[in-house]
Amino acid sequence: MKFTLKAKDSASSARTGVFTTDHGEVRTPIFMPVGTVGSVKGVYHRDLVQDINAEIILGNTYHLYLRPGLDTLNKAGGLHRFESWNGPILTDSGGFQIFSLTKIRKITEEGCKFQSHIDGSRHMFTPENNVDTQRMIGSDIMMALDECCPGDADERYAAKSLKLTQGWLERFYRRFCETEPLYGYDQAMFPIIQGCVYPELRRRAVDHAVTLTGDCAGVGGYAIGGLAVGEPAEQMYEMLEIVCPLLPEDRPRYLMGVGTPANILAAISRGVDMFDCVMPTRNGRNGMLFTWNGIMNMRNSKWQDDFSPLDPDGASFVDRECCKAYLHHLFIAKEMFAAMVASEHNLAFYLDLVRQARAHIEAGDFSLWKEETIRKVTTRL
RNA sequence: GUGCGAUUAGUUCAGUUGGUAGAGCACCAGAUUGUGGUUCUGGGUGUCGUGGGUUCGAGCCCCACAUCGCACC
Repeated sequence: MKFTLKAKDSASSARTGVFTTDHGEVRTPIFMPVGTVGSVKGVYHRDLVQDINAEIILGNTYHLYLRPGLDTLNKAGGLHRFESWNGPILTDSGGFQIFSLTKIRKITEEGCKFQSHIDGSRHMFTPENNVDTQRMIGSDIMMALDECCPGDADERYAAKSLKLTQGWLERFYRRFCETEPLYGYDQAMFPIIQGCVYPELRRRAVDHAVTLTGDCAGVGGYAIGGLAVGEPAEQMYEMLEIVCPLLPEDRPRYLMGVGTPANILAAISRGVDMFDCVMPTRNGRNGMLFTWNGIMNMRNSKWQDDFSPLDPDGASFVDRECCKAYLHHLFIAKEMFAAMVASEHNLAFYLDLVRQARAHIEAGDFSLWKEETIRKVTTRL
């Protein structure tokens, strides 16, 4: 994987670039739709490509490992062929899922034991078998196995957690270097910077990861994890201001799991290049729409008789073909089509947002545009 | 026609020895950040079928009427 820096904003740390994988190019800053179990819920690949303009999507190691399982994925020839997506795929390692949705888990230095949320069966992820698993899935970018520390953890716990993550990173990296891709195309890995909301821990985490992996061409970029997990947004921005300047300039930076449109613009201005978040799809499925004019809850009865288009300034065909009253009706009637329309719209909006951010960084007026846009998109309609 | 039962929130139903009403769902809002098609939080929206009576006080007791259901002529 190769990253080329293209333009830098003079008034902020925002930048544009492009990275290349064997499945295609990705322009940064970019938003990556989440396709946990091998599908971006409710959206055809055709629409992802032609309407939403997605350039890379996510899959999740935890979910895919449990179902359909490695055997099936391997027989299929990897996740790309299995789900018929020819663009780049990034897989999360599953560390976050073990933190967020498995209550029954035991984390040790060796790895993480957990029970399946599907059938209660017992499993263990180690850094080594996690590399093997992501090789089997065949993603273009694999994420290191980490422990996601809660946003309200005290410094002692956060330090202990970081030490564990660092040990896992060393082993993950070693295994990554020792093994080869299985399906004939290149795979990169991203270390994950943890350290909770503690500046010194964050600095230590960057130093450790960059010292360990900085010379390796296979390390495609660096991720910032453990943010947007309960701490105030301002604290998240502070951490970005500490971490980003310490990361190598010639590698993309990925802020995991973030976030709202405002979060994304704020992070871009602090030097972040990649984002993923369930918000446009999950919240979309539940009636929340992000538009250029603000945020709407389509379940609200105020839309009952509003026949104006969803988002007159929107990038998707649904923004013009579908009116607010109709989408409101679909949600109230619990039609699955409601979730599809909302997901299509929200993802198109997110991709449009980063596309416009790129254009304004390159035009040199990003900061002004960002302030104006944050004000617009955070309005409650 | 006769007998029995029912009638309380949008709906299905609770409601103690008589002290001006509650629950689920629905509805109305809010939350959701490396996805369990969710989950969580808050909100009661009522002429207790109608009209009388007893009582300090009636959703509850008495009478009449209305409507619905069941059974029997």
